[in-house]
Parts: sequence; structure tokens; C-alpha cells
Amino acid sequence: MTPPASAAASDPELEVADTVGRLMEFWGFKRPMGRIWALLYLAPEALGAADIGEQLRMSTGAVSMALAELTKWGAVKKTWRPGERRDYYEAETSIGRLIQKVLRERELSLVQEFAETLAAAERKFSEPGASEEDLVQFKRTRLRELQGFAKLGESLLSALVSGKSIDPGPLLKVAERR
Amino acid sequence: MTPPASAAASDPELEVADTVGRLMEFWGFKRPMGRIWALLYLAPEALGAADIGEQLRMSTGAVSMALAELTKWGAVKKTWRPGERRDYYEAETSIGRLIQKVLRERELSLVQEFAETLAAAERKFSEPGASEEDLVQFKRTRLRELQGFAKLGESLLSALVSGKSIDPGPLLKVAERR
DNA sequence: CTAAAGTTTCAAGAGATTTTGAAACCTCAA
DNA sequence: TTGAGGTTTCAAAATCTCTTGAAACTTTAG
Repeated sequence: MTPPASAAASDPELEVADTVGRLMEFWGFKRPMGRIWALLYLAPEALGAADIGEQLRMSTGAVSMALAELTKWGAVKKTWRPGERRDYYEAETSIGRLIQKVLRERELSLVQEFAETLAAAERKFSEPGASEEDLVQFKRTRLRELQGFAKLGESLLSALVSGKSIDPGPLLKVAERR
Repeated sequence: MTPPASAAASDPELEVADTVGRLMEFWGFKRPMGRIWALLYLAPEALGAADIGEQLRMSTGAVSMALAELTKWGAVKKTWRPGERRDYYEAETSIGRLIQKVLRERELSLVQEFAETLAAAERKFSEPGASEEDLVQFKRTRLRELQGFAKLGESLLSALVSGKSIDPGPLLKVAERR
């Protein structure tokens, strides 16, 4: 009844891997990354690239690329075994830290660039002939409102990242007009 | 120098629309939705579907579909003008409320389904022959850890949604082993 | 009821993204 | 230095997603 040495992972295991994969995808990463991470997370010991590919039915290349990106994000670590030549991979288990890293390095700068663009646009609106009636005024006001949101997002994120307590009040306030 | 009556929106305006579009895309919506919403948000009065298509260079169909989805999320509202036959659309300006709606109706249930799947997988692991040594024990433990995170996400989200104050402490605690 | 104006649908086409697998490339032992 | 064992690269193929635009459908004025 025991499956051959290097068979595909058990059913429930693959299901979890797929679910994590979908979640990660939703979060802006590629699905295979989530699948691999989950597989490693549920494995009691490091796995080789070949194992991973076999269990998840992925090609060598796909496994390699996904592992590279996971490593870049610190979600997976390479390890070696004494005599062995091949690399083994294990999952980073501090999920909290992983999330923080992504928030810090990706989300935060995304929001900052957004604020950047808004500010630039607002500038361009005044610059030209300084005139152009109050339609421009209106648009500038709206742009400033958007900028307010960008700032809010920035503070929420940096609070989350640095573990400070968060006050979501502003979200509601802004939600209630002005 | 004035562009023809129904020309494309001004440069900085299109830029903002594209930026919002990209942001929305990152957030799991389709890019055209963000572009349209931004255009409407910067317009002092409601616009017709044709205007939108012309300014953003989108086909009739694309505009129609994007507007339908935006409406479904409450991000855009239809309005009528006295004699006119055609529909006009305007942006919902309470961004905060929009965000809350998405968190409540989409993110929250996503996390719940995730927790669901994890719990189901854990059950399957014990069920079979009840035995299978302690490798199964290990996997069950890991699954429970993941479930802890799902719960954490659930509370963060519902706190955000209901405007309660948030304590990100748990994120760090879980990050620091166990 | 009919026709004009406007909107929605949806199959086909266009485009973008992901996956594959073979070749190039490392690294180490002998 | 050579060759075995492994890993990475990358162009081509397979997939998936989005956009288009014409046809069907709705609505309202006359």
C-alpha cells in the first residue's frame, strides 16, 4: 500500500499546497511559489529540487525559477547535507516576518510611488497658464483627497510593519465625507 | 488651442487614471475599472459611457463591462438627466467606505475559506487509520500554526472593517517562534 | 407599434503570462 | 583537466485573460 519511494504528495497535502498557492497568487505572487512554500512548510526535513518537481508535477525549470524568487523573498532557505552534492530547500517558518518583509519592501513603496504620481499630477495642473478657471481647482481638490488616502495607507502600513498599535479611525472619518 | 469638444482627457489626468488603474489591478481588480473610476472621480459632473470610452480609448463593450462591475461594487452610480435618454455615471467619493466593503465582502471570506480548507485537511490527516507515526503529528502541528494565522488575519480584517483599534502585536509574537 | 438611441452580450481575435525542456553552465572529485 | 551530478537560463509552445465590435436586446419618443 505504501506508494513508491518518490511519489506525489498525499492528497490533503496537495490540497493545502494549492490553497496556499491561490492565496499567494491573490497576494500578487505567482501560484507555484505558494505551492512550493506550502509543501516545504509541511515537510519535516529539507527537500531537493527534484523531489519538489515530482511531488507538485512541475518542470525542472519552473521549480528552479520559483525557488529563486522564494529565496529572494527569504521564504525559503538553501541547505546542504554533508557528503551530498545537491541543494536542499526548507521553508522559512516565521510567517509573520515574511509578511512584514513584503509589506515593507513592496506595499509601502507602491503606496509611496502612488502618492508621488498624484503630487506630480497636481503640480502639472497649476503650472501651464496658471489660469484655466475653477475646473482645475476642482480637480486639484480631488487629487489632494486622494493624496490624503495615500498618506493614510502609508501610516497604516508602517504601523503594521513596526508593530505599533493601529488606529483605523481615520479610515472611517475619511469615509464619512471630507 | 482648445481641443475638439470630446477629446481625450488631459495628459496629467490620463496619467492619474493609469496609476489608479495599476493600483486597482494590484488589488485584484481589473485595470480598466481603476481607470474609469479615476476619470469619473476627477470629473465635476457625471459622464456618459461614450465619453468614457472616447477619453480612455476603450471599446463600447469594455466600458460597459467595467462599469457593470464597478456598479456592483458600489464604486460608481448611475444617474439620469431630465430629458436625456442615455445613462450618466459618477464616482462614489467615499473611498473609505469602498475599501471597507471590499475588505468585508472579499478579503474576509477569502481568509475564512482558507481557514476552512486548513481545518478540513487537518481532519483528513487523522481520519484514515488513526496511526501513521508522528510524521502526521508534525504536519498536523504545522497546519494548526497556519490556522492560527488565518484567525489572526480574520481579526485584523474585522477590526479594520468595524473601525475598532488594532493590535498588531500578535503578528510579531507569532513571528518570534511559536 | 415602430424607429431611433443607447446598452449589454459574447464569440473570436489579440495580447500577455506561464510552463516546458533542452542546452549552457557551474562545481567538485578524481 | 575531465566528467558526473545538479542547477539555471531562455526561446518556443501552451495557457489564460482581456479586448473588440457586431448583433441582440431595451427603452422611450412619436
